[in-house]
Amino acid sequence: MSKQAAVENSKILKKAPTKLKQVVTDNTLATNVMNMLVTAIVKGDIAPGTKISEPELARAYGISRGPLREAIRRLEGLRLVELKPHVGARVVQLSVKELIEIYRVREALEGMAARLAAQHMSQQEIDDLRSLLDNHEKTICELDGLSYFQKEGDLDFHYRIVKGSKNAKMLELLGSDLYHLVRMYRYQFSVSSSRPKRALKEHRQIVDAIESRDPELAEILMRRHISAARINIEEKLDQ
Amino acid sequence: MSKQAAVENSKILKKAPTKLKQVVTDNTLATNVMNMLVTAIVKGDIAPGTKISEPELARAYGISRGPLREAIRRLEGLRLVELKPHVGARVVQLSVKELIEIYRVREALEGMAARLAAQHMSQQEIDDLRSLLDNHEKTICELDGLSYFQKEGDLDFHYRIVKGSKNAKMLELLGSDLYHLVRMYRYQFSVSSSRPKRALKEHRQIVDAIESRDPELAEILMRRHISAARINIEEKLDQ
DNA sequence: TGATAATAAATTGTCGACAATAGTCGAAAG
DNA sequence: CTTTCGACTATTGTCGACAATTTATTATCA
Repeated sequence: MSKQAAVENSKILKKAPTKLKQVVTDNTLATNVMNMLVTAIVKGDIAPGTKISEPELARAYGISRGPLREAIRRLEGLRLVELKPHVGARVVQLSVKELIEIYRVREALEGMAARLAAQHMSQQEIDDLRSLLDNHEKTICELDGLSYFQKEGDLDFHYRIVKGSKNAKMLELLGSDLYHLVRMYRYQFSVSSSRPKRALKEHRQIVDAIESRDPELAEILMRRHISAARINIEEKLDQ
Repeated sequence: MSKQAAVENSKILKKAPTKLKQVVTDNTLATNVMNMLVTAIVKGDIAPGTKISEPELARAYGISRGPLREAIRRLEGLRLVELKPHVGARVVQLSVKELIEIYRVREALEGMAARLAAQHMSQQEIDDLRSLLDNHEKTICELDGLSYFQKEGDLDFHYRIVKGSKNAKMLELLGSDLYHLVRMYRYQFSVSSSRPKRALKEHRQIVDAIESRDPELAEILMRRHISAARINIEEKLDQ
């Protein structure tokens, strides 16, 4: 039986998985399959709550269970799956409560990030940030609304601030732990931040504070910005 | 060759590893060995920077490389080892710079935790917290100084606040990502917080703010407390 | 018919062996 | 004597098979 034939109908994946050998992104099977699983989970190709069957996924990707299990253990570290001994892995299913918890964490962490960014961000980075926001504005006008903006653009803005803090630990925590979950949630509920123009304005204010090298203000504005988003979610999904 | 004989001289571990079958803590080998490795790394039984040889550790613990590799992948998630493909795992070696980064993160995160604790902590939890601090005070008087307090007691206090925030995500990030590293650092440099009485006083102030249900103040005090610790480190190890 | 217990099937956990890569040592050339 | 190339060794990466445990199915009994 050829590898080709092995990659067939899977009940876990909604789309056929990319053939692994073709993906020249990296070197080790476990890493590659992990990256593919991250994308699949975040985009919802593997539905939240799905039980991950090792034999099935191994067949689907055409690899053995060894590397697959290692990949799953790393997904656990990213909080994308939950592992029960002798039972198996399950894709996390975010509740509104958990999402709000994440926003509290973001409020604290990114507030600090904005503070540090006001101290450490280079002028070049600030300029790039401004042009990013200009692009956002165009996109908003063109689509007359809300589509693209929050999907990736919004997180892109936040990611750059965190990067600008020059605090590697913070980038680590937000980039590889929280943002995946936020993205996942957005795909899951196809969330419309509903206030793109308002958000854009707040983004500009934050950049202004950073450029003025005003750490205090930058932190306050960022916290307010994320807090508003949280409240927006709380109201919309009232729980 | 018996299992007994297999557990022999290891160049990685400074102490002989506990025999794995005896440890009735859990059910799966990978989990058990992971927990043992966490302890070994945090306490310095495996020195920072040490290369982790899979064959050697597998022999030392008397298990095969499969579960061991899974354990290592999870240690990577805890940021206790760094993994290079086709080369292997290495125990992290904290620099002062990284430690200070961690303290910035703690300042943000635990500040928020204190804020939330002021809202959500039960009176019972607050009372327990007070008696914990009373114990700390006794210990400080007895030892007339600094030994026990900062080793575990200090983190215990902070851990309870985070728990009191009732924010699971925050507990996750601090408990399983950052506190291990903080502990590791303390063992590594046998850090003496040098100001145990002062720290105790600050702890009491924080509890007061929480009991007064004053989130704003609780956050400010906690941030100041951690910030002071950071500055203390910066001065002592000037970098 | 419904609940419970025994049995069967499937999945996870573990192992040892082989393949692929990296690091090491030594020999040959400059 | 130093440097470079090549073979060798050791370690990591991957695989398939077996053992242990859970889950599903079936049979039995009230």
